[in-house]
Amino acid sequence: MDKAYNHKHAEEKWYDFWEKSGFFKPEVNPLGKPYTIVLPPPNASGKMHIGNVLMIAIEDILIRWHRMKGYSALWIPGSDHAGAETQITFERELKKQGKSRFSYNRTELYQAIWGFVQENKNVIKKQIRQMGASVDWDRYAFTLDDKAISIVHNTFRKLAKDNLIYRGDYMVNYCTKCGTTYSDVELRHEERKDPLYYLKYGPFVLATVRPETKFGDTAIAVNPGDKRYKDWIGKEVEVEGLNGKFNLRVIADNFVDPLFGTGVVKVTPAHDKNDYDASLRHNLEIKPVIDMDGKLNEKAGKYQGLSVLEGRKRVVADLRDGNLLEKIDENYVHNVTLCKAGHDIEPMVLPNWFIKVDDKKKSLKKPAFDVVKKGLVKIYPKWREITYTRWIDEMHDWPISRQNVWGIQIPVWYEVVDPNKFYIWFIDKNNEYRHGNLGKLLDQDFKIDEIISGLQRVLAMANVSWVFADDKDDGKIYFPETDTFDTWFSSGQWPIATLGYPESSDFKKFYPTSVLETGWEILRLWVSRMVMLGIYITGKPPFHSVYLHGIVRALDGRKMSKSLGNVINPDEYIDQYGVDALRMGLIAGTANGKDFTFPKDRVIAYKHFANKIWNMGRFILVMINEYNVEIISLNSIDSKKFTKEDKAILKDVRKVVGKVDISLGKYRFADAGEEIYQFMWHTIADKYIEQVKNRDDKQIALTVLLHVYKTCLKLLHPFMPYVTEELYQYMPKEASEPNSIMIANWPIYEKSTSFNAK
RNA sequence: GGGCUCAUAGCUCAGUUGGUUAGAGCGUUACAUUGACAUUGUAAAGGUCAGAGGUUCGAAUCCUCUUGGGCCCACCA
Repeated sequence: MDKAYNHKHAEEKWYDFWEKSGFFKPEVNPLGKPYTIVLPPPNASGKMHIGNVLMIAIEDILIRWHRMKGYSALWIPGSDHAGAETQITFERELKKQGKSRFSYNRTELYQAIWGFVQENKNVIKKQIRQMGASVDWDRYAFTLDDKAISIVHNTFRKLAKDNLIYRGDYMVNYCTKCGTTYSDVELRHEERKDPLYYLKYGPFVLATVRPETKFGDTAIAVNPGDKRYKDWIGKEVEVEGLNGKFNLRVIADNFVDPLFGTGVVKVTPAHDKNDYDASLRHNLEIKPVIDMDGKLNEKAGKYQGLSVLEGRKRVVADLRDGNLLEKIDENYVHNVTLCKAGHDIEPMVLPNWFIKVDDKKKSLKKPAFDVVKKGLVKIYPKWREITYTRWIDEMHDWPISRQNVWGIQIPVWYEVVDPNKFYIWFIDKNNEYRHGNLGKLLDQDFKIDEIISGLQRVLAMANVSWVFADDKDDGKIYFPETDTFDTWFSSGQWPIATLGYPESSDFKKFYPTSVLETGWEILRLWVSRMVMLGIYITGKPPFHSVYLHGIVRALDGRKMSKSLGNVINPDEYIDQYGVDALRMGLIAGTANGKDFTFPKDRVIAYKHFANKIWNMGRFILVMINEYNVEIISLNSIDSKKFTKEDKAILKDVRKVVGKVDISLGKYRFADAGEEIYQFMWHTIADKYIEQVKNRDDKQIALTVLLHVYKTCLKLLHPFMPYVTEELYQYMPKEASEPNSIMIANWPIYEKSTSFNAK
């Protein structure tokens, strides 16, 4: 043995050994009770981050612990295509090469991203192995595998058959730069200072940040309790506009805050969420003035073709010239909504695919709420439960279509009866990128075949009829739906997809899975959807428990982000301190699922710990050698020969086993790790080993020591697999030890079995 | 505006239903040690447990308020 522990040696050696031994597969123990975890698939858009490392460490502890205890343990690895995120990352790469997605047709773009993702997937696989994760690689899955896609398609069909799918006009968060719709949870809000313009508006003055949308105004609103405007309610007023005079009705609605601005609001249902909601209440016309590409349309008259911001400038200038601008508040601070890429979100009314989540006949959200309330799905830590239940309670219909190429295409076709109900994006035969109303495009002598062969995107109005591919009639013209599913719709079926629903033996044996372990930030995005869809498809929630770990913050205590430059790269820590130390250090920070600062000191401390137990092992071997001790079975020693130190340590180690079992059963990983650490260092090494040095009965002392030491190695194995395996292999074996590999070898003591497996 | 959460040693954090002198890692100081240990061991210093009030035989722990952080949701034209 080397004088000091070399983590690099151990890390190179043991992973293959474990994998080849077959112990990563549940088949190695077919009679054991199933214990299953589906790895939350890391995004194939890039490398793993420190949060993934924590996630893998926790899940590996759970899996190794159960495997050692005799469960048929299965941990399924995978990668997520991560639709929008990956496409944005890829397009950023393209930009560096001076290209964009418009340089490709759909198929080419999909292929190009596929290649890009393939590289990332391989890197991630390597990192998962390096972490020591005892996953079953034969069951590795990707969210765009044919199998996964077909399950997602089937679910969509089932939903459609149950009338839980509809297309509808809906106010969506549209990004005119990304060319796609985002769900609420994919957005962020940012405080920003913008000018607030006070416009003269017929008999009123009103305040707005967005004067350029005034061409889409279809009403004026005041608060019903506002005495100043009481007499105007219900009346039509004439407004002098930049494109001539027009008339608007004055409505009363509670959404208007009488204290803001002048207490009068222009209502623009097509481009504002509040106004849209009000328009439904008051039956107002919805009049879009912004196009899909973020430019003002024909309703803006002479401003047509200008971008929103240019339009705003021109409109403001003209209002000023026309003496229609009362004043400007330059210091107005408000929240704006941005997409992931940082562009302004444009609220627009567009046709979308929706899942009805609270249908009267077949509610999706009710059972998802109930299973958690009734404790059929337990959430740890418990106080996170309220986040889940509140979210489910408030959940509204789920828009599931995304305008990305990278994803699972919605398997639907539209019959082209009235071309004017289609808006089309395509590349023509001269490689020119074009888009527009299909009727107009056909008038311009583009042929259907040419359009279809260069097709980029189809937007059909909400009332166009659609069919599944099998139901297409010969001789009719169809356009495919080009939208793909929201990734959370497909990953919401991940436990089912990875286990091969409905026929496979895996599904029958391992579903529902034991625990879903992930960061709390995707509790609503992902966990809630899995519960909802899992119950809908199979009748059972996909897991018994949910364990939510906290987010690892940077060394400065802030959230890690590329822009702050405080991102922690796990590679450096693995290189310097070793996988075991990094895993253990991270675990020690996770006590109750709160966010925590990256515990660098502890990583170093556990590197020292690895070295400490290494040298304890060395000491044992040196002594055995020096005193030429024959190792016998602990049971064969007459108990009268034990000293009080022997008896005490044997009693203590049992207690430690019991405590570790109990802590792990409660997902208290830090407690369990700390217990082993303290016992090994400050009881075995500091006390027991010191007295061994002076013992005359070296054989008994060393037999006891070896037994206690190896018991601790086993306890520690789920946390620090590499160093423990290496040491275990150095140690002499007792005849009673069934396996010469740590992986199936949990210490069992009668009083230590009180733990909850599921 | 609604909700969650936190404030404990110089730093990062434990402290599980309220119960003896409040703990760990790192750091600091002193001494010892180079025949297991990139050292390690022994010991020490360091906290009015954010503040105020209350419940209790007893509060870091339960309740109320105050102050100051973090986060989530909603979002104001």
